[in-house]
Amino acid sequence: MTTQENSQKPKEANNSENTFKKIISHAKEYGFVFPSSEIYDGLQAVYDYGQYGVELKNNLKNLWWKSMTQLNDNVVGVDAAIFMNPLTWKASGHVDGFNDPMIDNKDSKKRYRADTLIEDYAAQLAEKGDSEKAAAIVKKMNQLLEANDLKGVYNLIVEEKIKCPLSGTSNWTDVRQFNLMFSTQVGSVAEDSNTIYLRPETAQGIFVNFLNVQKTGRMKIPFGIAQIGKAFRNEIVAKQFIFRMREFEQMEMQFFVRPGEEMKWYEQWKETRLKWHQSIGLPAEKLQFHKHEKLAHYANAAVDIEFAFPFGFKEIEGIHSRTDFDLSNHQELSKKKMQYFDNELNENGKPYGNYVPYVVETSVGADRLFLAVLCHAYTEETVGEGENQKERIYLKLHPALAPVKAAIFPLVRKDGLPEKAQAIFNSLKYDFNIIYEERDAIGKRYTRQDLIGTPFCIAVDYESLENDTVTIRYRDTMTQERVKIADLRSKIENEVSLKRIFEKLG
RNA sequence: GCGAAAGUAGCUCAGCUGGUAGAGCGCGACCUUGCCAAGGUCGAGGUCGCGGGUUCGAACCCCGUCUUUCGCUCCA
Repeated sequence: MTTQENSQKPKEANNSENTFKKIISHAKEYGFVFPSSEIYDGLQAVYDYGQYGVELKNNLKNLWWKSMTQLNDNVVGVDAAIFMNPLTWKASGHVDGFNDPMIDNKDSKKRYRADTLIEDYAAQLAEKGDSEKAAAIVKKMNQLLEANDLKGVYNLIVEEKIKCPLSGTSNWTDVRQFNLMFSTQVGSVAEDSNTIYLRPETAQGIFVNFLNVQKTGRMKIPFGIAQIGKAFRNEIVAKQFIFRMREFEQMEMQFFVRPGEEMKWYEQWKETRLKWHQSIGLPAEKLQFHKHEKLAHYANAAVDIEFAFPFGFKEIEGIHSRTDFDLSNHQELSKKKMQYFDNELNENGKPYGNYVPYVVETSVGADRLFLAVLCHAYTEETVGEGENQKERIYLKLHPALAPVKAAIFPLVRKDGLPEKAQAIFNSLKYDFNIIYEERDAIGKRYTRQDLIGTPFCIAVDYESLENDTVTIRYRDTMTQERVKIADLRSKIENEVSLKRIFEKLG
């Protein structure tokens, strides 16, 4: 019956889509990711991490944090607040540039930014020689936008009979503002409240602390500031599970360099970061660079590291050369000097002196990285032959990332085996996140651990009572090895330590 | 926001032309067993996404709504 169903589907096209669906179900069924507030039907594009998901995510964050701050003696961390003085977002360009008036054409179902629609129209007029009128239109539009008069913008479009380039009609919806920043109020009384924003990126928390960190840490350029934290964007469409969420977590590092040397560091961080993703087990063929042709307002070079998700190659990390855009703007608006005095001598034997540093940013989406790791770890394979053949599903996670490092099972629930197993559990639980389980057949217990990616299962059998040995069963190969109980700790430690990963970065 | 599809037990799904809910797996307890989702007994769990309408009667028909997935649009 199932084969019939399968053969009816155009399987090539649906294959990866089905895989993705299976991964999403798996994530929910085994305690990795749940829809937020699910008992109330959830909330669009908001998700919670469950008991195993939070362990995996914490392991990823911890690994990233240590890779940045511990392996680089010139990178330190901060943890800035989500709320920031609203002027921050003025300086960063988010208040103006993150705030788009949109309009839809009802016939073509196409959505446009109202301002670009008008500007394009004006450009056409100018081409036809009516540059005077074109300038007037643009001027009027800017006045209306300045006054936040959306109705006026709509009227302008209607008066000028601007048509949709696709459908050729003027059947427009109202002009609506899509503010991509979430706002809220500070102050308990509405009248004296001030609008503040949930940060749309964590980077600004680093920039505003540039001087604090540089001075108190006596940091010398080049140096970096790392941060892990939540950011919020009111995306028009959020989708693809935890890939694009309105609330998400970033792992960012801003690296401050001497102006003119930014491309050197940009290239270096590109390579370092690609290597990092490979070191945690993402294969080279599933990773690629994607260079931005259209650059953001702050950048002079930008590249994404993309991962081959079931729904295609998509960004998991961005590396941007942000120039001195942010620091200079903060300097201008705050009237505080965002400068660094560089004592090192240049080729003329003179100190480089005062300057606003340039910035190279590496910014990982923690949730996207989590999803990439989960997608890659999800493994379906057929084991056994003939009648014993069956499908097996497990998460092939790097042991250092696995939520649970080991599970301890007594082979049977009698004859003193549980007591022996519990003693082992108690001796290891301070060092590793481990599980003890005695219920159900041992095969079922192995399978349950496979499903959450536990790399090692330790079985206590009758031989254990005689000679203090146990078997370790390896998740990926399902093979077993007999080891001394006394050697367990060092054996597990050796496999699950972050060191295994750091060595690859060496 | 637009278009398409879907929503029945924890999961996967069945449920005829409307007659008021089922299976498998899973879950819990106990017995038997003991190395890869074992067997037995008992048990918990669903106002069929939600709200209206049609009808003597709605999981099923109609309308609305919410959520999810896919495709557009958007992603500084």
